[in-house]
Amino acid sequence: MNDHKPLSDTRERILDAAERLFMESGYEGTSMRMITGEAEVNLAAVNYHFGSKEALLREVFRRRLAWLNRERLRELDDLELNAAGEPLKPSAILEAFFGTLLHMGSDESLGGMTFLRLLGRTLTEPADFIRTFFAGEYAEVIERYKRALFRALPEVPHEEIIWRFHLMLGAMSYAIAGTDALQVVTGCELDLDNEGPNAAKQLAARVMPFLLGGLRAPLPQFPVSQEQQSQSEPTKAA
Amino acid sequence: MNDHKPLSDTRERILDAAERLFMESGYEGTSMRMITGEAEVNLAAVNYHFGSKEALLREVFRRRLAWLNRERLRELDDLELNAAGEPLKPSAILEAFFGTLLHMGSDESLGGMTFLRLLGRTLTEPADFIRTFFAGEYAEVIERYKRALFRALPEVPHEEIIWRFHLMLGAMSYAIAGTDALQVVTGCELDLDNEGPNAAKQLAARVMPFLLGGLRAPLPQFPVSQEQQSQSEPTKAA
DNA sequence: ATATGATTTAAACGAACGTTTGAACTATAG
DNA sequence: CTATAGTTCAAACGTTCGTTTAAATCATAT
Repeated sequence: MNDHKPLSDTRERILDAAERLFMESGYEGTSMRMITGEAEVNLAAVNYHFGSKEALLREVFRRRLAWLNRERLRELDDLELNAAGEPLKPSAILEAFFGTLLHMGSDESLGGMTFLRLLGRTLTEPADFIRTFFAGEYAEVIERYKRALFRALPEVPHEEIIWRFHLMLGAMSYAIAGTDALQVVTGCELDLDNEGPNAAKQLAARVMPFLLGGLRAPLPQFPVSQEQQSQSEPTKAA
Repeated sequence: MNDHKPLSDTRERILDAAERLFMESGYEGTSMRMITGEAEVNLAAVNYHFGSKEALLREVFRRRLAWLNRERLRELDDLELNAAGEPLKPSAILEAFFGTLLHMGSDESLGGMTFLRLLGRTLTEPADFIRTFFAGEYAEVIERYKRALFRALPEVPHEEIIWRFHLMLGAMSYAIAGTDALQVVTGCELDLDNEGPNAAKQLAARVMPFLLGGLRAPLPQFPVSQEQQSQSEPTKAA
């Protein structure tokens, strides 16, 4: 039967077009006719190959997140293996988690900046099925990295670590997604020099110090949790 | 002629309903029929009172941002007056910029958490008219605060400050918008204790140290700009 | 060559969208 | 009371949406 097929490049054409358009106009703002038009395939092709628009979006992400999350787990495994039971340095954990992400921006075969920006923007999409999907895709990776951070920052309350993880994700998403979204707000010429592969490297150099600074910031003194800590450097990472 | 009218509470009902629904489902994901249904007004009322759906969204924001940006400018004026020409402390600048924002979350008459979350989510909406609108609304405030940060951190390249301003906005947006969006990703029970007024206070205590830590983080050593600086605390703010 | 399953195609489906219309209702002013 | 401007209302407008259908086309294997 069907064996040495070219894997019907119709599928890939649709996924590429959808990736770009979802990034540019969002899920609800992108119609099937826009997608099939850009992909130069028949309107019915999406439903034939993927079943529905929702399933198409899921596949757009699955094709990229499969690599991303596998790589994230692999790098964390490596770190923990080399640490021989010792807690990891926070900077190493962030490097593994966000470095893999930013690496995708440099590699066009992994989606490049287009996928990075799509990912950043989609995390705030309110549609239920999107949030449910992401929860499932991310569950294992988040759990592993959360635990690594708990061990790396033993004197920081778990709740505080989760919050800061959350905040780091937000900052990174904006840095990625907002290449032109918020620059209009900051009214500036900053922007990544070009869309090329070193755009992601610049991004990393810009963002990683910020994230580390936030993660290692003094804890809030606040009637919110049992322990509190007023020295200005609660952790020793990096 | 028309003078002592009750200002037709139809308008306010529509604005309130739209605020909540845009927050919950996004702009494209919210239909006029959902809005007029929730507001219990006739379908045509939106076009009658506001002209179009786009104009409605603009009015939803204008009604809140008018207060926010006026207050932000006022607080910055106060700070600069009291500083008598000296540069401000970065922490004071952030407190003025983000403190006013978070204050809205505590005050139901300013929109409360609903508007805060709407604002956080809408900054990533890709629709052109939305980005254009925000650019106009924010231009003056951003310009003033940018300049204050330049003066407060004289040894940090302007480009780097803009980037970190951007990153702080992103982190804050997520912290606000993601109350249930990303918690599903972090799979956690953190969340704000309640939707009440102290939710915003908790948020502030959580987020402000993170932002300050990020803003004051060591600069990246990187072939990107003329000066570079490898000491671990490039600024003295606090 | 022909049969078979996979894919593509043009056309249409009903539903929902934002918007418009013109009549009905309300309330103030002369 | 009548006139008038402001507001609400049910109904319909034309368009676009995601999806489905059934025939046409392509590719492979016997």
